[in-house]
Amino acid sequence: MNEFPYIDVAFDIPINQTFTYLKGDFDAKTGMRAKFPFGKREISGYILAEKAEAPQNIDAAQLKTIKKLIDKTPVFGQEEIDLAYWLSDFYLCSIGEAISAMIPHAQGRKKAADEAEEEETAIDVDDDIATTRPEHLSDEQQAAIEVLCNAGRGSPAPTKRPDGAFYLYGITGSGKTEVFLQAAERYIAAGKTVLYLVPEISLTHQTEDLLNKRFGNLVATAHSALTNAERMAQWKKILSGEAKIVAGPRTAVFAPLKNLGLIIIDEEQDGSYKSNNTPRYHARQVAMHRAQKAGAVLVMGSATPSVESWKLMQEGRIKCLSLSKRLAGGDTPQVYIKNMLGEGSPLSSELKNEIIKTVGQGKQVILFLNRRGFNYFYHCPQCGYEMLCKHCSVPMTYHKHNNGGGLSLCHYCGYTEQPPHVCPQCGSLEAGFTGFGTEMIEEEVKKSFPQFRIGRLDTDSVRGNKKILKNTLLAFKKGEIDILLGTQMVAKGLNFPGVALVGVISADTGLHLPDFRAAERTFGLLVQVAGRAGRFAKGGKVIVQTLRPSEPAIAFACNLSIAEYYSHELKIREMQGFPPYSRLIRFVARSADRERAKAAIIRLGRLLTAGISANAELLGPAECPIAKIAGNYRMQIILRAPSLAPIHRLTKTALQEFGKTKDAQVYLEVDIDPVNAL
DNA sequence: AGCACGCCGACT
DNA sequence: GTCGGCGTGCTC
Repeated sequence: MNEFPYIDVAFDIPINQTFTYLKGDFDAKTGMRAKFPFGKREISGYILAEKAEAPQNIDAAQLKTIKKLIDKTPVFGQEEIDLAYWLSDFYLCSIGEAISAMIPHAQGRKKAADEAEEEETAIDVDDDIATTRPEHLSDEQQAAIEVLCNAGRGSPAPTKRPDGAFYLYGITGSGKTEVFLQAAERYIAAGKTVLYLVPEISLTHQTEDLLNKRFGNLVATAHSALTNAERMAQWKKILSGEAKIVAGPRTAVFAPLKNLGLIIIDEEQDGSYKSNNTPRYHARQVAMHRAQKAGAVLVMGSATPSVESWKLMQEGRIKCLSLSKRLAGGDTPQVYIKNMLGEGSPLSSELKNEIIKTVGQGKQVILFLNRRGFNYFYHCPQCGYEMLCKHCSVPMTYHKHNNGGGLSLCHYCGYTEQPPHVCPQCGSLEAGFTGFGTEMIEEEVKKSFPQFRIGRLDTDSVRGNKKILKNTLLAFKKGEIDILLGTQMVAKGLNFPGVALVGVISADTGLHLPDFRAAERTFGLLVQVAGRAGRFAKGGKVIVQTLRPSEPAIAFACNLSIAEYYSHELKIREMQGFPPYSRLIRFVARSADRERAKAAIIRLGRLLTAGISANAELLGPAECPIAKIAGNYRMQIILRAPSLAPIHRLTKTALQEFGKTKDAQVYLEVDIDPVNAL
């Protein structure tokens, strides 16, 4: 007879509880997945525990038995289960949703044929990474490696280790990757394992190839092009201890590595580390938790850290390791700011002249639009005035009103007002709601330069056919395109040697988003553009067009005044009470029925208000900046407090109460530490 | 999340 | 008279 005939099972459903089943004749173990009869259906579940006795509160006769085992051996252990419970508690999802997000899914959808082809033909544009181990390291690199490799030594297995977190801060080309790789090598040599997190798009084959070359069969990778079966194969390789280093995007943070010694987070500020569906975890947060549990060293790296991390560095809570030298040489490009006030065309004559000159010399041009301006904002083309909410200091956006007229709306607090007909600052009649996109710019460029060959790359032009991306970049590399126009994704092309001019069409478009992180993102992007542009031939130029040349995010980025920008931005955040000076929890009620969404968010708002503590506050309810997505109307509330604990507790109790009478046609999203509020 | 049960409107 | 809407409740 089995000593433990009962098992606790979690399902990927939004109910935060486990269910007890009987093993029956199956050799079921904790950590296996299996099929179970559940109500009138049959679903797969995760075995989280084996029990000697049935729970008291349920009639033993009602217990059902496993239908069929999925795994022959366990695919997760107690460490993964503990992490799932932590994830469930912190991000307020069910235990089943948590464990399900961590472990590769059982049934794999087949890999599409065209997808496979894309994979083969990944574009080799990133020469950032040396594939061979360099002979010499700079003193700074060497010092950084020493610090990283000695941080863990000699300290007893601790629960909290303030000396365990580091930031490798250095410009592009300063050799961060090499520091990561050599530190990883030494951890592995010492019998430890390494987790190497990279942003979603950057895990190209180059990164993978590089790691394979350096670490051979010790490496397991997990990028989005893998099928579930392939993913599970990698997972098992990690579980067995065969893989000593795991590289991958945010999901890789759950890799079941034992003996974790080092966690690397490359491009720490990247938004893809935050999940956009339940559980809405941040890989950086999970990594910190894992590092602390395992007594591992955590090192993040970037040329443009997140504002949060910068503050932690200043406070000494993360130790900064700085790489200040550009190894391969190369010039810092000349960056010119072009004030666009009063300019009729989106292309200034300065930029046009420079384009003609550059192409005339047989060189190439990249025109960069930092974001699709899908939001209409109130703005004055004469003086540059922009209307901000008097309560939140975020841009007011256009909002169509029922009776035909338009209103200015703040998406943080819901404040509305009648938009002025003339500019409140200079009295110009030109003021109003405007916004513009890539298509319009393309028209303009084509009209201005009919004699040049023009390529365009953005999410719209590439959607559904990634071959276009590859072909366009390849054509550009071969010199078959003179001017490449695009959004973020052309940033990669900045390394092409033929490029001698980069034009940023409108540096301030991203700033108009009703999001307190808008400036930070714009800054990071511009620094990246200016920084990378410096790698092309001598005499490279960058022209940054803007309506707000004195906007700190733009001015500081163009001067590469990094520290100055962060101290400025931190002051603003402190004044406005936004992170890192506060923590946020965001709630979104979405429904096909607008009134239902509204009713739900109002009811939730009342529950939250009822239990709110003195230093916490509730922003909203208000319509989300993107008021309707895929037919669902969206209403939001943001909870804000100096620290997370009180609002986290409040959220838990309010959600419990909220769940008692739930409208099934409204879905409630809960987002701890949201990174965007759209 | 599914899925069934159950109670009110407009239809062959 | 039935078919089918969706509000409510449960799933070991």
